[in-house]
Parts: sequence; C-alpha cells; structure tokens
Amino acid sequence: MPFEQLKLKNQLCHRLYMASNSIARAYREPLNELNLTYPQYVVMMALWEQDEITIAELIDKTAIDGGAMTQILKKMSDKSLLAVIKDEQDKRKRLVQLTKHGQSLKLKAADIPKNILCKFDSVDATQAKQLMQLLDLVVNDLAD
Amino acid sequence: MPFEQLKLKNQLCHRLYMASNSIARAYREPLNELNLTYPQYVVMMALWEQDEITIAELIDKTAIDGGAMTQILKKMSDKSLLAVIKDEQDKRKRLVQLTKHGQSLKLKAADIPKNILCKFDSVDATQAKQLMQLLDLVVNDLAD
DNA sequence: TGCAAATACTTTGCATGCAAATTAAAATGC
DNA sequence: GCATTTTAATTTGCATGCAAAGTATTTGCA
Repeated sequence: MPFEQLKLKNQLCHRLYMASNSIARAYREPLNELNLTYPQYVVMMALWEQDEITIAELIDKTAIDGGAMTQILKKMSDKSLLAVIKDEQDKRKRLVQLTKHGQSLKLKAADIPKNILCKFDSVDATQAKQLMQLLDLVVNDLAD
Repeated sequence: MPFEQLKLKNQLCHRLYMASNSIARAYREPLNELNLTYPQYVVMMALWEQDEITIAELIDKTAIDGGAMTQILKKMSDKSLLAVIKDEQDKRKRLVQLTKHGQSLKLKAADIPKNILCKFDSVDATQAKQLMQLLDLVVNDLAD
C-alpha cells in the first residue's frame, strides 16, 4: 500500500494531538469552577509543590512557553492567586509567590484528579502508569 | 504524603501536554520546508487519503475545531493547496478539494514520518504501537 | 403547507504555544 | 575595568483550540 506512512491512523503525533486536546477539554469544566484555565492549573500545581520559585524554574517545571508564562502570570496575579516579586539578589529574576487565596485553592482542587480519572473506563492504573512511562520516553527523545 | 494526586509528576494530562507539544515542535522544521503548519499538515494527510470531502467530514477525521478549520482552510486556499467549493445537492455543505499543487505535495511529505521516527532512540515500533493503542483508549473514554 | 428544530458553517473573543526581537542585568574574558 | 556574551523576562505577531453567537439551509412534523 503506497504512502501508508502518511495515513492519519498511523500517526503517533495525531493520537497525541487528540488525546491532549481531549483531556484538556475534560479538565475545562472542573477548572471553570475554580476560575482557572488548564495552563493556569498547571502553574498552580507547580507552586503548590514548591512556592516562591523563579519564573525560569516555573517554566522548567511546567514546560509552558516563556512568552505565554508572562501573560499567564499577569492574569493569575490580577486574580490575586499569586504575586510576582523582585529577586533582590539577582535583579534579572522575579519570584512567584502564592497568595493565601492561591494556597487555599489547593483544597478545592484536591478532588479534580480523581474526578477526571473516573472518566477512564478502559484505562486502569497499570495502563495509566505504562502510558506515562511511554510518554516520558517520547518527551526525552525529543528534548533538545 | 498529602496531596500526592496534585503533583505534576503524577499527572497524565501534563505528560500528554508535554508530549503533544514536543512532537508538534519536532514537525515544525520539516513542515516549514513545505510551508505548512502542523494542523495544515493534518488536513493535507486527511485529504491525501480521501479527497473532495465536506468540511464536516474533514473535522471528523482530523479532530480539528470547526471554528479553527474555517480559518485554516482559508489560509490553505490562499496558498492554492486546495479549493473549497459549494455542494449543489446541499447548499449548507461545502466540499474541500485538493489542487494539483496540493496533490503533488504528497511526494515531498512522504519522508517526513520517517525523519520524525528516527528521533526516537528509546521508543521502538512495538512501544509506539502500544502507545497509540493506549492513547486511543484515552480518547475513546473521553469522547462525548 | 408552514414553521420549529436540526445541520453545516462562519464569526468573534479570549487564552495559549511558539519564534523572534527587545530590554535589563549579571557573568566572562581580554 | 570595560566590552562582549549570557541569562531572565517581556513584547510582538501569527496560528490555533474552544465556546458562544450568528447565518443560511434543510428536515421534520403538526
């Protein structure tokens, strides 16, 4: 069969595209209740793990684009979820710090992962773990 | 460990986010040479498989958003890759048809999948297949 | 027959992802 | 010491992804 390699059903990239969009869509409703977009939620998760880190560290942890990060942090700052403060040691850097409000949102977010997981009828914990491991291989192989 | 479920390293969604962005980034260079964006490439692959389909069918095959599709097709039409023509049977519908130029691009695109695949040092064919199957489960479980 | 409901698209507004250019500050090197 | 280079962020322009509103047709059904 000619050009078999160009068929959509054989494209790993298209599967990833669809799966990534699907799962982001699944988060939309629960995140709307917290007034968060998906990338904003990722930033929150990073900060709940470790607060008061530089923007560069946040970019490193979240893999969100730097240009987008500036805009995202601005919106999150407007919503009083966090504050961006200067680093006195190195004035090029800026530190991101959760507000009380931002910290407290962690409790409300705690149930989200579970509620998403229960939508997976066909994927058990073992398969999910396996999937994550395979995705890590993909990401690592494609890393610069 | 409290809130373990909110850690980034445990988020399937974040793995998908990173993997999808990584692989789209990997396609950027080769697609630039064809003057195609990634979603435009997906449209081309769909049309190379089956030409002269409605916009709704194209949306169904590619999983690209309808609103975005209108814009994407306009740009591709401007580049003379395809034409959008009226369906005389049902005037609500519009048919998408590759131009000669659009058809001929298939030859130049034929090597792209192979060139992407060779970036995967850690993922063999079996794992790639397994990954696609798992992603299909995810997409199906999250389908409306 | 005629009108409400469903379809197929398009348009609009907002939020990224990304590349490239820009700005500011710190680190290097001669 | 001072110019060059590197690092940290921001800004800008373009291309989506998505929800919601709007338009044109076609279907369905009373």
